[in-house]
Order: sequence, then C-alpha cells, then structure tokens
Amino acid sequence: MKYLLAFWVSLLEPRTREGGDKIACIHVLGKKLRSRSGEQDAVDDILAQWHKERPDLDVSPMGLIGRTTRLASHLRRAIGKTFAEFGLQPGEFDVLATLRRSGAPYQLTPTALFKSMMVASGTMTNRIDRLEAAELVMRIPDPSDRRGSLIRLTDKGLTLIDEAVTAHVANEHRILAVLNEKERDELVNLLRKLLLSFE
Amino acid sequence: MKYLLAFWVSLLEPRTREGGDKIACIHVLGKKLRSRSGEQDAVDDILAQWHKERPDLDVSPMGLIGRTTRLASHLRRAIGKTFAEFGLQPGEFDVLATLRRSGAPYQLTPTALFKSMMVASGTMTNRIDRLEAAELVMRIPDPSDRRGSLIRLTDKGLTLIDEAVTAHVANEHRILAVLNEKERDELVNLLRKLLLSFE
DNA sequence: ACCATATATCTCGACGTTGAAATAATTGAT
DNA sequence: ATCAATTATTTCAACGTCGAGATATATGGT
Repeated sequence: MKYLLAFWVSLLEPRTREGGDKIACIHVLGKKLRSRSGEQDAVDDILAQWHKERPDLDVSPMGLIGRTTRLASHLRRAIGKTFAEFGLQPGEFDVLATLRRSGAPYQLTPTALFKSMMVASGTMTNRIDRLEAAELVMRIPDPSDRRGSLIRLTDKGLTLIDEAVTAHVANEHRILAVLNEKERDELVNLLRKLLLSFE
Repeated sequence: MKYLLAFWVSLLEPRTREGGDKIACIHVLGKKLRSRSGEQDAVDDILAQWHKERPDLDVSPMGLIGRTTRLASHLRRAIGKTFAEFGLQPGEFDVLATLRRSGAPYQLTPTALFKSMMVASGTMTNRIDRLEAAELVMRIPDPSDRRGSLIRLTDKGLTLIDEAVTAHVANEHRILAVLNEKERDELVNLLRKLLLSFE
C-alpha cells in the first residue's frame, strides 16, 4: 500500500500531470491524498464516481464548474437572509443597489438596469413594479427619450438600501472569513480571468 | 501622476495591504494598475463605484462573491445550450447524471436525489414526472420502504445521458481553456475551501 | 402491541423569471 | 422630409421552483 500511495502522489507533481486519465485518478484517491492538508468535499466524491463509471472521460472541469455553481447556490441563500431582514428579495436588492452606487441623483433607465444584472427586460419591469408599489423607487419620464423612463431611488429607498448594503457587506465579510487575504486575492484574480472570457 | 501611481502600486505589496479603505482604493485605480498584466472586469467597475459612494465600507468581499455569482450565471447559460441539444433542461440533466454516476443499477430514491442537488422535494417530484413522461426514468417501488420509491434510469435514459455527458464534458473543457492547469488547480483548491465552510 | 415522532413522497397555490409579441419613439439613410 | 430599421419598455402566457400541508409508512421507546 505504501508504494501505491507514493505512486499516486507522484502524479501530483506538475511534470507528470498531463493526461485526462491520470488527473481523474487523483480524484479517486483524493480522500487519502488530501487528508494531509485539507478535506474533500461533495464534488470530490462526484468526480470519483464519474471516474469509476466513465473512465473514458476526463471530468476534471466538473470540479471547477460544479464547485462554482454549487458555491453560488450556497452564497445566494446565505446572502438572501440579510436581504429578507429588510423586506427585499435578491433581485430587488440588486436594483436598489445598482441605483445607489450609480451616484446622485440615483437614477438609471430600465435598460441600463436589466443589462447590468443580466436578466430579461420583462423581469426588470416586474421588479420595478414591485419596488414602485413599495415606494422605494419612482418612474419619471426620461427628458431625452420619450420612449423611456428613468427609475429613481426615493428618499425611502435611499435610506433603506444604505442600511441594507451596510448589513450585507458585514455579512459578506463574515462569510469570507474562512479565507485569508492572500487566498481571497488569488481567488479574485482567477475568477476575474474566467469572467473576462465571457464578458 | 507618476509618484501617485507608485504610491498606489505600493499598496499591492502584501505587507501594506491591511485596512479596508486601502483595499477599496486599489479597486478605484484598478484599471491602470492592472493594465500591465490583465484587464479589469465589470465587477472592478462596481467596486470603484461603491468606493466613491460609500467610502465608509470595505466592499472587497463583493469582488469575490459578485464574481462567483456572476460567473455561475454565465456558466449556467453556456452549459445549458449543450443540455438543450439533448432536449434536456439543466435540472433534468442533473437528475439523469446523478443516477448515471451512482452506478448500476442506476437507481436512487427521490430523497437522495433532491438532497444531493439542493432543491426542494416538490421540485424533484416535478422533474421526475417530466423525465418519466419522456421515458428516461421509471418509478419502481422501494422493496425496503413502502413509503418510498426508487427512480431508475431506463435504457433510453442511460443511452441519452451517456451521450449528453460526453458532450457536456467536452463543452466544459472548451469553456475552461482560458485557464492553464496550474490556474485551474489553484482555483479548485480555493473553491473547495470555501465550499467546505458551507457543507 | 401501542403510540408518538420522524421520514418519504406528493399536492398545490404562490412567486419570479423568461422570451416573444406589442406599442411607441428614435435614428439614419435617401 | 420620409421611411425603414432600431431601440425602449411593457404585456402576457408558459414554466420551473418553492414550501407548507397532506398522506402513508417507518421507527423507537414503553
């Protein structure tokens, strides 16, 4: 068993890490190998299952993409709790926050709003309807384009989003406390690189 | 201007990177600073806006969490296209894939399914209903628990998911081609660490 | 055996999102 | 000036998800 472990460990060396099959094998024994400096998560188990069932595939990309989507799911829930404390849904918070960070007079067109948060135009109409009913934003005619309107933060909306953002950021700090500053920087830089390939 | 830039660059050194205000400032000038070895993305702009409007907040966590959720949104779309080629929605693919990687006889309980993919029980009932109507899975009584049932991949389902997974993995490789192997490894390790704090 | 509690699954109304179609106004070319 | 193409916003029906409640069965203690 000892020599077998050493063999698999050798696969972790950069110079020998080519080839889909070898990479996948690492995940199969990932549990033992990683127990020295970290734990294995649910995605490691999934990759091990795939390698057993479909050894013809190099499923390593799932390790990255699966964790990203899974993490996003967890984050959405953890962050949504803070929004709920202010009577807001995630989408509504996004609208108010986008208006707030745009600076005085805190107004943007619906088009600018839905494009910046990657949702359909109809989604934005609905969100604005709800926020307008709650008197957090108001629709005013766009003086430079009679087709459109400007969505403007009300005083009530401004007060609410300033409080909500403060609580939200504090919550985010709490969530990321498990990573040190260097790790956060590395993660941010890698995410940015991947994100730039889409935008 | 030259000395100003040098000053800000100095903030990038690890030993001087404490303090929320300083970190936020980096993002304000992120465009110029980063132009040497990378571009700035939409999230960098957002952080710069926040720093201008709310200099009292250290919004750096948004850089990480915002990119993760934004990236997940892009990934969901890019990946969804492959699923659609096989007549599947993302959720339906997930169910078939989970059954497939569980190994022969490719069956799991609805509870195991909905827990592993973090959705509500009613969601899983709906997905199974659709997959059953498409004859990709079948419900069989659980011999060890008369309350429950086992969801089993049909031959048709097995064939379909094997083809779909092959195409899906190839697509994922394409998407991640912008990162080299070292970058992918680093990213995976950081994501795992964060994910483990939730699971 | 009995019963209270827990668990598995399904039902169903509410909700947010989507995307195509409709309406209205702008823009650019002739 | 005029008209076709584009753009801004809303409408609306279809859809997937959620979550609380309902039903049926299992489990553990007495």
